[in-house]
Amino acid sequence: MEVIYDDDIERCPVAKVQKVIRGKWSMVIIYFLSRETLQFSQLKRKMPQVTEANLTKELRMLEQYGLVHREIYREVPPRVEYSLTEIGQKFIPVLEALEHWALEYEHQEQLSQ
Amino acid sequence: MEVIYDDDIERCPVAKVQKVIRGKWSMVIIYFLSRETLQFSQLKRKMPQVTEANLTKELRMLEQYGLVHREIYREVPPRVEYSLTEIGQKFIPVLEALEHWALEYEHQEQLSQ
DNA sequence: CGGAATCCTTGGGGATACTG
DNA sequence: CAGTATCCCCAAGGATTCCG
Repeated sequence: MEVIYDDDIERCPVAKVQKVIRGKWSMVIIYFLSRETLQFSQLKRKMPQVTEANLTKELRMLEQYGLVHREIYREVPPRVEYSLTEIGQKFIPVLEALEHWALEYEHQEQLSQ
Repeated sequence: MEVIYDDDIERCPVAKVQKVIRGKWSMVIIYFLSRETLQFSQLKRKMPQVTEANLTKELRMLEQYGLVHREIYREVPPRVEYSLTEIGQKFIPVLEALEHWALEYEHQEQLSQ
């Protein structure tokens, strides 16, 4: 099922990691987890427009891709904390660059309206 | 049709610009255009797995969002060149950060296999 | 060359209800 | 609290054909 890239696009690193961050809420989740470790319900509260089912899915994907760590505390009531892995933390500069660009983009959009 | 974000996610700039770069090939297109102005057919050749119809769609979206400039030369045969706008060029640091991360990510994946 | 128009498929993501 | 389990839908994206 893997696409066979030709020489040109194969040299594009962006193409390779795209699937990792293309989930609708992936980057937002990483953004929030970059600031603090969060429990499921805390994360959910920050993203009310995401259903629990989908939030779970996205977290599982990010976990599979190795960006997010899931720590289970077997207490009563049970507690699960999500945090960034090492490679997940290394993604923060990307988010910062994106944030910076977002501000410039927003500013320009306001000018053109 | 616009989602009403609550206070938390509203402060997340990532969420705001996500739609701009979520096209499957958006970032790859920006990547290639960051290196050189390209004609439609040149871009197509670099991305053989994208159909012409979809490449057109993505380019139109990026044009709408203001990242890509489309210059038409009325010659025979007609020629159309795609390049990055100013705000499009300002996106390059994001790509560079992503590239850098992609290399670290790739390296880690190799270790874990 | 650089598309437009059409049709079709898929899976990402939404809504709802239930559970250890 | 932290999820599962379903069901469902639509729009993103692919394939194909035609055009100035």
